[in-house]
Amino acid sequence: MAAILEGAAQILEAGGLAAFTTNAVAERAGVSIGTLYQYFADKNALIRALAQRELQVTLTRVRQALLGEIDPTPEGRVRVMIRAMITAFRGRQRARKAVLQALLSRGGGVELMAPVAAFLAETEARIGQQPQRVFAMLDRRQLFVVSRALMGAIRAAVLEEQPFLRDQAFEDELVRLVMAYLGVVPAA
Amino acid sequence: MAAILEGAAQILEAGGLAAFTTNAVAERAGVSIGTLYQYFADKNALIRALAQRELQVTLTRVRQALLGEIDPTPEGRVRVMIRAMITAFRGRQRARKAVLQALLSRGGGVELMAPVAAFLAETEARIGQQPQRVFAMLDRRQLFVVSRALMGAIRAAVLEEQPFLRDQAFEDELVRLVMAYLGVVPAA
Amino acid sequence: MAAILEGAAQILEAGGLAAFTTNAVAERAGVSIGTLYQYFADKNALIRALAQRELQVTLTRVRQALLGEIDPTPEGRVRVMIRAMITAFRGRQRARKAVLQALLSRGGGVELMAPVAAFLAETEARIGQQPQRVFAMLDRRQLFVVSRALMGAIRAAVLEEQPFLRDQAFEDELVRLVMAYLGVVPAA
Amino acid sequence: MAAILEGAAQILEAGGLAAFTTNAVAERAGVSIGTLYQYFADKNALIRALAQRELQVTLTRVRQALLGEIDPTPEGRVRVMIRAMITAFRGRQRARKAVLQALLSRGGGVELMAPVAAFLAETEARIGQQPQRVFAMLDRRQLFVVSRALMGAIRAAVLEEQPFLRDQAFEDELVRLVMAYLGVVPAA
DNA sequence: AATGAATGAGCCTTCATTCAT
DNA sequence: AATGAATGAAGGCTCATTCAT
Repeated sequence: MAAILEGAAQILEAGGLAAFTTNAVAERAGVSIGTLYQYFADKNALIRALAQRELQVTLTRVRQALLGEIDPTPEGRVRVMIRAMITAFRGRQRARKAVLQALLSRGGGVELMAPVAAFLAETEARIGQQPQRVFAMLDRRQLFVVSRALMGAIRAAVLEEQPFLRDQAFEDELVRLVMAYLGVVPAA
Repeated sequence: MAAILEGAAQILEAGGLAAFTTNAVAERAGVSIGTLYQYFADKNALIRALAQRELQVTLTRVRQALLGEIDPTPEGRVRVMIRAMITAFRGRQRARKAVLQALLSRGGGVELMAPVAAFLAETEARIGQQPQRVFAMLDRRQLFVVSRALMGAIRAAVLEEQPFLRDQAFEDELVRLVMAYLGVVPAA
Repeated sequence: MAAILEGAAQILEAGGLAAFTTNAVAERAGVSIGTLYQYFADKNALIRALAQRELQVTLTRVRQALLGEIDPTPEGRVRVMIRAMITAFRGRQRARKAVLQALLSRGGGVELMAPVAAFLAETEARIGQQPQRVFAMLDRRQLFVVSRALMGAIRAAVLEEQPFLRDQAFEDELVRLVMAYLGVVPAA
Repeated sequence: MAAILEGAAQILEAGGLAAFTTNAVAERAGVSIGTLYQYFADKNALIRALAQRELQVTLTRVRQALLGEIDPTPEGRVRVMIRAMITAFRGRQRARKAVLQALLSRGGGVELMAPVAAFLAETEARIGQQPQRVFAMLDRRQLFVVSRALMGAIRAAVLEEQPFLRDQAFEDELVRLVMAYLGVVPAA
């Protein structure tokens, strides 16, 4: 099962959504197509599992990025979070993009956003363990705006394959954006 | 031709990308498959034309939203732009989403963003006719960050079908986000 | 009508059998597809007419080649005939080849051979006007063998696009072949 | 795979090139269209395989015809070769003709001739094992002329469905043609 | 559990032909 | 006579899925 998912990710990374056929995945994974169907009810199940696995990887990476964080200032904590998000999107960008596309083209918009929301919540919670919860004063709508704005900028950079995705300056601007917003939000 | 595009939009609206086959479009449009191919070289050409048409509609709507605008303050102008963007995304959300998905699933990420950029440029230009150009002091990267952040938040609201997409408060937050960012950006 | 046939020949010459569609022919001829069907019942009729026209051209050319012939020896007359055949196949080889293929792929083998036979008969007759009829002593089967052998060699040179189709030496060998055969045939 | 090829040959035999569709072949072969494509990359691959198979049959038949040959005279050897060629063309003429047509209508003229050339080469080699190589003194052009002339005559007899294809006298004339030519060719 | 040959619905596309104007 | 937009049967091909071994 792990081999199949790995094969799926590789196919996606190498050839994009167009090359992502069940037969191709099975072959790459080194199993027969029959075996693939023993573990996944259909192609959709495979995609869902893949998305979940990618998310797992992402979260793990983010958690590690957050680990050992000590900068006590709000800006320091925001920066760590943003860096974690950017980092999470690096590597296997094509596979990640493809999973995203696959999910989208199947109308999985909502399902897609649920894990993202979970990720944001978890990040929030983790940060909240610190004395001052950076986003604590935001209401639902405001949290939605910052998080999606942030994700939107990173997502666009990934999708448009912008070279500055790796630049420090890009991270700086995102931090600036969030901090500025936090600075002007009235107490809820 | 208009009938075919309309049929295509309806199919997309009703069944998403999965239902979007050339045969289905032709049937919905009330023409034969042969006729469809007399006007569009292939399926991709149809999708591109559709995307362009949707964009035309969007731009027209935005232009109208901007028309008659007189609030001279920077915030006033930013608000008008944001309202135009939100307005542009209302109505036929599924078709719009589907076109977006179609383009995405074909790797048309860049092409997709080109019109968006054009839209932003046009908006910019229009606003720029005023004495003070609101975004004039931003460099490329910063412009990317604001515009994509904004689009990301709106896009997410559309895709997640958030009910507050129509609320004044949502618009307020977006305005606040942009204004806050503009307030802290150092002169380039 | 002449324009249509000319267009057809040009299409064939330029793009081979694959490009030979009624629409393409009509466009190249500068008439509408409807007009084409006013003159030709269907695509087959067009091909047949084309084959006939090509044959006409060929025969005309052969006739001109034979005109003014004075070499009285049998070999001289054989050479003239062979030269005429080779000449007939030169120029617009692709169109000629394509007509041939089209006819073949429609099972027009027999019809194809009828004009060829007519051509041979006519050549024979023309040569026969001279005092000594070169092929007079051959029976049906023998005439078949020489003529088809000759045609076969030339045809293969055309189809295989052999460069020596234009060489004098190639003509020499064909003459030699025929003369040798004539030399050993027993009186019928 | 054998069933598919057999089905293809039957379709060709029964309906010619026009009836030769992948769906028809699959149905005749008693397999699904999917299975056909599991064994042949596309329609062309099927045709090529068919041509090869037919050639195999032909060569086998020729080999058997040549087996046990002992006549040591040049004429005896030439006769054996010619008999083999004629024999090879008998049986399933329509299928053979259709494969030929199929190859031709795809512009496979050259490829078609390659196997024929191979056949001639093999025949040559086999005959060459005898003390005197009959065609050894011919140059490339001359070899081309004899072989294509011979093939041309036989081919025409097949295509025109001449009744004397089976006659001894026909064979005699071909032998006479070749021997006469060999008799007058100057030493290279 | 694993295999993989077989399946077949259905997709995209072409092109000969028609017919109202 | 000429036009050319419209037609739609039919073709090549893909790929998710099944099932006997």
